[in-house]
Amino acid sequence: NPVNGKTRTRDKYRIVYTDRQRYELENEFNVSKYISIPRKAALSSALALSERQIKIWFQNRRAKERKLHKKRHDISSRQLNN
Amino acid sequence: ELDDDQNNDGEGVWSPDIEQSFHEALAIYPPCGRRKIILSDEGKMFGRNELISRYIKMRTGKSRTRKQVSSHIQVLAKRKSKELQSLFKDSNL
DNA sequence: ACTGGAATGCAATAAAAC
DNA sequence: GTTTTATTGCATTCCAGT
Repeated sequence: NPVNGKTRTRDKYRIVYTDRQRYELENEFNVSKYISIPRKAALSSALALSERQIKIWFQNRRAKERKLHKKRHDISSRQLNN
Repeated sequence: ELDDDQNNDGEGVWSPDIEQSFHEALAIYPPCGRRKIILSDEGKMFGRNELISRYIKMRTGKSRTRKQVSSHIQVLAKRKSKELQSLFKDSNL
């Protein structure tokens, strides 16, 4: 759906990705935290997701990584304090 | 780091007074985008966003960089585009 | 060498799904 | 209550035009 560039619709707030889509995306994330333009295009057609969705997935995945990192840091500093 | 920014008055980045000056500048320089990028002015170069930035500084005394202006224009264009598409919504569903 | 503008990044946030 | 898609307002980086 290249005309729009929008993903959310009034009846579908968000979709749930398939296990295969999640697996391949996670796999690519382990190669590189930032998706290159050619790899994004390849994943887009391979997984039947828009390039926008690929881009957003990587942003959310990086945010998750930062959140986990922060959590680990908080735990270790609490242990030192105790 | 201390948040000692003379350019920011505690309001948002695009507080009403700045927004007002911004729109005045939009109307002044090219009434609507369409104009040859007449930049050179005897040595110095001025793009439209820099002219807007200077105008905001003149009218409000607050500094908004040409990149902030650029970003703001992009956001406004995105909003406009979305409004137009929302008006064209499901005519036939 | 200058620029404006598109693409992209990130924090904050919403809400469905779990 | 947490996790997973998706948007928004800003900034920052990437791409050409002159």
